[in-house]
Amino acid sequence: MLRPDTDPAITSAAPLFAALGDPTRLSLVLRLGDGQSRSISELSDGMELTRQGISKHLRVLEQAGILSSERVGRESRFLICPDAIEETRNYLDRVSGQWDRTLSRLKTLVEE
Amino acid sequence: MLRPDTDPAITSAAPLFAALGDPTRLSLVLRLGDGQSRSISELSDGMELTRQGISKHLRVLEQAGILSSERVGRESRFLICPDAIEETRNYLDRVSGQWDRTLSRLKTLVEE
DNA sequence: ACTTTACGCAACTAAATGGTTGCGTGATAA
DNA sequence: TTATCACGCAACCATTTAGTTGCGTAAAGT
Repeated sequence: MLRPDTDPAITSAAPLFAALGDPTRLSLVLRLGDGQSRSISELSDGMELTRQGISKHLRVLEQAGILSSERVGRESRFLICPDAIEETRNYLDRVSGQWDRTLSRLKTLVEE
Repeated sequence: MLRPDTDPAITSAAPLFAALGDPTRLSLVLRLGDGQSRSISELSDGMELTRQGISKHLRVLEQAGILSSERVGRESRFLICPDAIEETRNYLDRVSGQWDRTLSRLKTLVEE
């Protein structure tokens, strides 16, 4: 039996997906996808939410292991963690099963 | 500017991630990962939740496009949609940026 | 020294979510 | 035909979540 609260693949993958499952957070991750670090006010600039709202979302992403933060001077700068994304991809591989893994591998090669 | 509510990549990907971001739902998807169809009571058998609880989660997954359902006789049978998983993987590729895409492609080839 | 900037903390509100129970109904089995 | 099985619908409750505002503080600029 495949229990949700015992299987390690589930308990570690679900928080990752949940963190990415919000439009604002996904947008933040997309913006940090270039690998450069940005401050909170820099990230909340142009957004419709408050700085505090953005800050909350950033902390959620940090706790999920998707971002890391560092306090430099008077500002907190955030940076993407590549490993988390790779990890999520691996879970997707397991979710989709064997057939899909090989299928996508073929697709990737063909598209070259 | 990268707005959460306008960018199509965000508005279509976030619901997918959100649907996968629950342990129970992720467990259900994992169980249906073999491509076979199962009824609701079959899927709720052995789980700790009520049949109604499981049913709700299944509808969430269906609305996200991850599962499809069909009424046969007195039971509703659910089946995984391969395209949704593939789509999610593509979003992950965009999230992680160019560098990661090439990196994972290399890894895949090396692991053969 | 004073002002501004960038932030964290805490309290609060509104809405979404996860879960339950009870009941009604159509399909299958006896 | 009568019982049972699988399900959908609706109401309901508790918890979490998304978001705000107000305030205090340390760092940077003037």
